Amino acid sequence: MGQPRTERGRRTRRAILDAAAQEFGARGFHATGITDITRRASVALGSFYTYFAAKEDVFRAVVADLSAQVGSHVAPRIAEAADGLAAERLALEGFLDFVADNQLIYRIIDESEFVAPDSHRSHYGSSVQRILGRLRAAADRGEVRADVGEVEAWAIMGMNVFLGMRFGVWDKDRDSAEVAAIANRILSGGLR
Amino acid sequence: MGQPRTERGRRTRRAILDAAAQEFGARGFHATGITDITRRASVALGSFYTYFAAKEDVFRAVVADLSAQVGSHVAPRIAEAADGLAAERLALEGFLDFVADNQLIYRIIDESEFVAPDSHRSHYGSSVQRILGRLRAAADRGEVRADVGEVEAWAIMGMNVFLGMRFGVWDKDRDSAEVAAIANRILSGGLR
Amino acid sequence: MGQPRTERGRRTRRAILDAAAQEFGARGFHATGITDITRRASVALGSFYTYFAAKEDVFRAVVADLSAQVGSHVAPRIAEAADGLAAERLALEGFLDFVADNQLIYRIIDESEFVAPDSHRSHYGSSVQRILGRLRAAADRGEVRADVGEVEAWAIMGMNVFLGMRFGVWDKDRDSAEVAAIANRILSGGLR
Amino acid sequence: MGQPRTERGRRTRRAILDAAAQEFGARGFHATGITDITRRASVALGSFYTYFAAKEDVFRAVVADLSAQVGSHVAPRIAEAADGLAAERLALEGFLDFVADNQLIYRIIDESEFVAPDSHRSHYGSSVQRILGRLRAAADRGEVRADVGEVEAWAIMGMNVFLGMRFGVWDKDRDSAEVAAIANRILSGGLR
DNA sequence: AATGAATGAGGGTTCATTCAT
DNA sequence: TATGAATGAACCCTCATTCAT
Repeated sequence: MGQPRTERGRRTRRAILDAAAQEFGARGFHATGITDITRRASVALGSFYTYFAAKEDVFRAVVADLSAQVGSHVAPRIAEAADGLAAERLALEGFLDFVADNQLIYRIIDESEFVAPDSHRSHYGSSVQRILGRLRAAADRGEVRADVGEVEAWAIMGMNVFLGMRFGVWDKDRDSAEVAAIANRILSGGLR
Repeated sequence: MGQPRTERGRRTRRAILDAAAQEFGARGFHATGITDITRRASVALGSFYTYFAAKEDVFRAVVADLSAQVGSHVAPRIAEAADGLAAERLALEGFLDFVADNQLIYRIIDESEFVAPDSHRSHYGSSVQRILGRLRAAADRGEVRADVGEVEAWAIMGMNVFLGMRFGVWDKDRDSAEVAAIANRILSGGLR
Repeated sequence: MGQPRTERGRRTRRAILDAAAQEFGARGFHATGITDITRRASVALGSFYTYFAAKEDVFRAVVADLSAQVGSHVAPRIAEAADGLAAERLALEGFLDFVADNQLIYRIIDESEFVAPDSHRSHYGSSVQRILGRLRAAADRGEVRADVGEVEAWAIMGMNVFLGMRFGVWDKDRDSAEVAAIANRILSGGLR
Repeated sequence: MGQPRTERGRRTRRAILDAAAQEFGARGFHATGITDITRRASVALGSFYTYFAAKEDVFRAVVADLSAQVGSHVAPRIAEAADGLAAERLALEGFLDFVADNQLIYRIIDESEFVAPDSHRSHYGSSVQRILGRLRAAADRGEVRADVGEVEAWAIMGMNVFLGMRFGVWDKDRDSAEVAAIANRILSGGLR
């Protein structure tokens, strides 16, 4: 089920996926009906089930899609960082920008906690792994304390997510670079 | 509407509210039916609507209740703190304990983002205000940087919430005091 | 059940009956709840059942009340009539005035066809009997054809009711005396 | 919304509409459940909402249907009339026959006053227009008084409807031609 | 006689999913 | 592959009526 064999099928599946992301972002999972999705995608209701076995399935696919997008939006910025702390600052800045540009859509990841907990864990789990990897590399280079671990990684992630919610979604009354700089001051002093 | 005029009414309302908290915590808002609530509360279906105008209404009432409970669980602990940083450590520790003891129930506050956004904002908004108040008092006493502000408060809140999710709900593989101590190390260095 | 023994009870019953008439007239039978009635009557919900066994019961009582009111509104006017045809003119005129003054309330009698068909039949049945009685008396006096009968009586009643609906309820764009005069012209020529 | 795109859909919609007319006629609007309608139509409950947005919607559609049926039942009879007065006689006779053959169903139009007042007005409004048109044509031909107008048209309509109720629905104890003839005598004398 | 809490059958509507074409 | 009609379990909420005080 699902992987299209023809080019036409590929396009249809993509249209449904994109439409689903828009609708879930705008109304949330429960308020979105399959017909909302197919209408926006300009396909017939029945076509939905050619590509997805259930409503939760598209949701999961959308979450995976988004999760990857966040990652690939942030990754190149980190690459330019001078050191580990700068990397965290740029990561947060990139994240704030992404969230601000995808406000509605970003809610999807949060909602997944209640719709598809496995997707939610997997998204945040792998995010934390990336942060942890960076922290340990920085520790190896002597830029931060040697004993940084999972707790620090989760703390950073929580900071980032809530700053994204407050300054990216609720009210964009502060510049993302400024917010990231302030948050980074905490880490500079706190992780060394 | 709904304020009981007799003692009996007061008891019934309370029974419904408690049952609702249990059910929402266990199944989530959407999967919980009014009948699940009234069955657990041992009252007739119709009695629900004597006290609440709609399913969303109990949900809001439950969130407000919980929000107050978290606050009053944490407050006395903070009172014993030697200084501002210790206060944050004890706050986090208290929060982690509360979350661990009310695992299922705590999800309700997060779900409110999608069910009753106003409740969600009001809960986190007032939490942040409390943190900010403590930080400023600490700044006045010279315990932390003079320019601490909203960004720091949101960062702390995010840390706490995610640490609560990870170490209070997902897996209680670490002692709350230990987690709180590690997190506090970040603030000790980071806020001074 | 129902007949109050005390003066206080008599007043309560009356308050409920009047409130019911208002509410049924404004919202119709089905859209009116017992609580709407008791609220308007300023009595407790339970008191309703002290005086009426069921919702349909008050409805019937209200219809009977109204039916009597229409009759006693029209009767004195007829008494002044010079002859049988003038009597019908005055009856229609009085009816149009009554309907115009009690627009909403009058609908109740029509709705009774679907709520309490027996009340409906009894109301229109007795109206027709009165008309028929007048016609026969007029026939005896040689004012109208000798063979007037039930068909004529029903025809007159239908005229009256529809003229009341159109010129009393829908739109009061014509004077009741004028409408009655025009209608009476039909009878003058038609019944002789 | 609801217009079927296939032949099968057209048949289903029709089946629901017919079943609704039967049920509404037999039990009235409020006592009829959607399931009564779909059961009689032999379709699934959900199919109802494929074609009608709400219970009131079918009701309106049924009224419109019936309104048209009455008209097309009466129209051909009128065509054969020798003059204006004969036309009214034949119209009434045709109407009485239709009502007698569709007793239960005809109540639907009356009930519409309380369920869908707009449908009610539109039905009786257009009936009156037809009567008025005929009267004026007759006046032009010198068959009736030159100044016949709306009041006369409403009076005729009221006569017809109540005679239909009494001699078509309540009790068919008189021949429709006979009743129509008696009523027509009133008009013959009354309108000239 | 009056009060208001308690009851639960019933009703309209939604919507994910299936199926025939 | 695509289409859209068909299905029916599920759910929220209303409200007439009963009952304990």
